[in-house]
Amino acid sequence: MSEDKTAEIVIALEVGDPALADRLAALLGNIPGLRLAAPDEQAAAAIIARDSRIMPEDIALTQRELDVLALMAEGASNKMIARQLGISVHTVKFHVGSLLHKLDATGRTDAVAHAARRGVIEL
Amino acid sequence: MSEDKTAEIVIALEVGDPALADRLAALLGNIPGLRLAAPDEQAAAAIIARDSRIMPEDIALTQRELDVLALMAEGASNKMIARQLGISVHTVKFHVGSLLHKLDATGRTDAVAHAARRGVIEL
DNA sequence: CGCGAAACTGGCCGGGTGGCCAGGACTCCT
DNA sequence: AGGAGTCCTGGCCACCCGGCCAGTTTCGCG
Repeated sequence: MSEDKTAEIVIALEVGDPALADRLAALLGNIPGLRLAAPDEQAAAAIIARDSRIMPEDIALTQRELDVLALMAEGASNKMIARQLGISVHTVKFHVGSLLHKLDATGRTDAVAHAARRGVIEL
Repeated sequence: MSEDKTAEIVIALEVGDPALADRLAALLGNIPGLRLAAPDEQAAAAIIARDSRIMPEDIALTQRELDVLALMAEGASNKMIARQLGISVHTVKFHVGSLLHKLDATGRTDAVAHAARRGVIEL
């Protein structure tokens, strides 16, 4: 991957709203060092509209649940999570239970998948 | 939500690569009519990196393993996977075992997380 | 035609998981 | 003071999971 420092940064414009797209195109169209991508061109980055994003509010998870969730995503067992967090396995299972309910998941794997899909955690 | 046509367009910068983020920030930092969003500010659009990297070659997974992996990512149990695929639970466990080994995972949750990270599956 | 890879199946078993019950401690808000 | 919410802990138990052993068939390749 050769990174030519002098090359233009190519940016794709993926905005559905024509008005916003036009304004952005006008603003970004003549900036030295930056170029808008051609229809099929591979871009270094893309501009996407934000308003189309769905994510009402991060599901109400407590801090402790987030801690447990993060470790679950690492594939840690309840025992490992307990050790890591300095709490008992029972407490971990309690939090996992809460997580399963709040994320509407059937198991820890499903919980991690749901959380990742909703952007609650980053894989 | 009043749409003031004369207002600045607020853009969030969500680029992992620090070098690219810096260059973009420098380029976009002083353009009239455009402003980069503050950390918690709601933006009209976002710039995201178009990761062309990563994904050397999909780890050699057989078709059946991919089938099992996909269902695992849905949170399905071995029993459910077996029913879905019309095979025995033992066979599912056999494939899961292969998956764990190939993905270097310690459990099914870890396997799904690894697979998602490597782009083998889409969450 | 052998030979390996892939797919499939079975039994067995230790340990992990999730659901249920119960309790106590703390902080914040009405 | 009385909740409500969060966090923590214990026991019990059915079930699931993953690893071990073993076997079968089918397929393509040399």
